[in-house]
Amino acid sequence: MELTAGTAPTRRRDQILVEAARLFARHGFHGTSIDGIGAAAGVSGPAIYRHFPSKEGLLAEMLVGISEYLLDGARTIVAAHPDPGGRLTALVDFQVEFALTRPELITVQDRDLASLPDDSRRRVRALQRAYVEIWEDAIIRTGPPRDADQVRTAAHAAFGLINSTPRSAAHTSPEVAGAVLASMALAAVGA
Amino acid sequence: MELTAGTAPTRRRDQILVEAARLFARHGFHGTSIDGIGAAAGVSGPAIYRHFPSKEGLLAEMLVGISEYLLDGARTIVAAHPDPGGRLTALVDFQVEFALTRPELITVQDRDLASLPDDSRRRVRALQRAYVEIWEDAIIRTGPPRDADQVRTAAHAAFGLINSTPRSAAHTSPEVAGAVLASMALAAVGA
DNA sequence: CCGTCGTGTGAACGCTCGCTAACGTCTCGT
DNA sequence: ACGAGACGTTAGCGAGCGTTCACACGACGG
Repeated sequence: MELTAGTAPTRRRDQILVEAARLFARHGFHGTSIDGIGAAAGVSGPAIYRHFPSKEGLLAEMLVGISEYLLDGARTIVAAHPDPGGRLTALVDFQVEFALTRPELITVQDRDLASLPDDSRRRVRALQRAYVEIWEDAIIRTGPPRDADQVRTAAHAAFGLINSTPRSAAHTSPEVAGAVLASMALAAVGA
Repeated sequence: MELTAGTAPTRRRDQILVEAARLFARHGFHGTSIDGIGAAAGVSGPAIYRHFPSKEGLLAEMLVGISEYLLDGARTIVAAHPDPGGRLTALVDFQVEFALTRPELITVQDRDLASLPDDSRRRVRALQRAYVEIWEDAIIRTGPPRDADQVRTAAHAAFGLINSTPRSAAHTSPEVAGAVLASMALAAVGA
């Protein structure tokens, strides 16, 4: 699962995806125009339709790609870390790394999900649910016993904490921010 | 600072604000039409312009109102709690209460800030900055010494954690969610 | 009783947007 | 050498949007 793939013939395509993510994060899906995306990617307007079937299709590919990347990463971590403590730490580090590296994708994912067509939205939700379940399982195996609602709330709270990056890390070094977020997240889910 | 005021002559106005918040939270500012807001509020389309100067003006009043409400609440807490521990706990409880009570406002505030006209956006940002500074000050006075960047990141992370409510608390009782979020937030900022 | 004001209406204007159409050009495999 | 296909362009369409306009109607102070 390569999120930044780039063999020669797909360079323009990837560029469009990157610029679209930046613009969606800044202005929202409905606040971004096809012409704007094209201009940012160095082509003009309708050239986008040579690479994507529609504006919604572009968003769909972006969000499905993110969800698959995250779920894949989480599954790899589960396989590599049988011990609960190490697994949870690795999950936290993985999410922190992603949030610090691609903050625009974090923003778009939880802001413009509702703009997806029904089938893509269901697909993304299913992937997200699987991802959350891995977290919930890791949280249950660590720390004090809690009921399902508490664990669910804790998992989402941890995501919210880590994903606060786009609002705060603009002027902070990634190393400092990453260390702070990781230790805060672990302290929070251990409470 | 009354967020849900409602003397007789302003009832329609408040209803419009409430419905607009719901729709903005669901579809985003640019994804919501004036006609849609009117329909949700029981009037049709252009009647909105009897109460607000423009769609942007409506959003501005909403976001400025939220920021003022929060800052006012935080200042009251500061005055009432000179001791660092009690103050931080009260700030956390206040934010948790707000996030659980009005999740749509949380969503709109950090999603559609960029859609504000320049002057309102500056005003909201100034109010938010003052609010964050109160949190930073309370965090500094509690727990281990940290530098400015760490405290800034910690404050935003705490907001992200608490404000995760709109994504998780839909099917959980407010009491359970509130308790979990408050204890997680305190554990996180103490890390 | 009446003029004014607050609040509503439907019609229309002007603009922007997503998308399609028609056409040009460069790259290649045969 | 040349036809095909990938990729780009500009022009234009139809729809939806925010906003304004002209008008209607009930409440109410003089």
